[in-house]
Amino acid sequence: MDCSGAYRSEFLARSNPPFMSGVPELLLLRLLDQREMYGYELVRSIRSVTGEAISLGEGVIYPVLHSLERSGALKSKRKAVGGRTRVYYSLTAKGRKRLSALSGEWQRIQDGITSALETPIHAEA
Amino acid sequence: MDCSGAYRSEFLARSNPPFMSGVPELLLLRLLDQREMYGYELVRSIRSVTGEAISLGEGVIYPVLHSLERSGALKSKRKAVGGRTRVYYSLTAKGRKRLSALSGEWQRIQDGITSALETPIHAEA
DNA sequence: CGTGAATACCTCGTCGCTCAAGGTATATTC
DNA sequence: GAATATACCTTGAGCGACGAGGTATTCACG
Repeated sequence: MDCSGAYRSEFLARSNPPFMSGVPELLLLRLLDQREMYGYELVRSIRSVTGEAISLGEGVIYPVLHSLERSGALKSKRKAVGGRTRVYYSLTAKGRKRLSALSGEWQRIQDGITSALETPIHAEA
Repeated sequence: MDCSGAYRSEFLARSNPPFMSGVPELLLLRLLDQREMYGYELVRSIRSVTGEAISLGEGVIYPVLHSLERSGALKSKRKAVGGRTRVYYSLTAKGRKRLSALSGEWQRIQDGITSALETPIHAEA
């Protein structure tokens, strides 16, 4: 493997942008809670359900999918569709529990930040 | 350094919890945009302004403070208060710019997630 | 007076996780 | 037959949040 890019990002590879940790897992679980989907489909779906705000590459999606399956949150099923093979994922009970825990966590953080950001300017408590 | 704990966290040290990336930096900048504060004060302040939702240890705060100062977003000033020394931090112009960029970024992500989480159950587009 | 808690600063090492870059293979379109 | 889209995959780098631990001073309490 080469990865000798360096022409693209001006200085650093910026491998962990702010506010992204946990997000791929949450979105994947959320989408798969609605219906079963395959990896490539999820990549495009995430862009659209977030109103183009969040875009996750295949290099993020596939590893997370695999780790989620290993942990028992997801189960997969191979389907041949017109000569191509798709791997469809769906939630298990464990996955639904994980989704509920994660979205609670998200809500908590989100409320906390919102509250902090809303503090009246120059509140000299 | 020892760090031989292991009795505390059941299995793993859980060193990067979900949804936390970028959060310390954002909160620090936001608080210091209101008034100058010192590290120890910021630790407690974060707990209170987030309604106890977010709690950041000194092991998080101090390194971020230092890196923010190194990058020119913060400037510091030592003050002796009753025999103890406090290091007060305040925002620079660069820091205000960084805060504005970061909170825009937060808004974007937040809107994206909210939109994804709100998608009607079983929306068979 | 001594002991513990609170105040106030700090550093180090671990570890998970996101990301870009690259890779393979088939189907479709022109 | 060449390019594009579909569909899967892995690797390596790098960032940064975290807990544990460390130092020193002041204050409350008995």
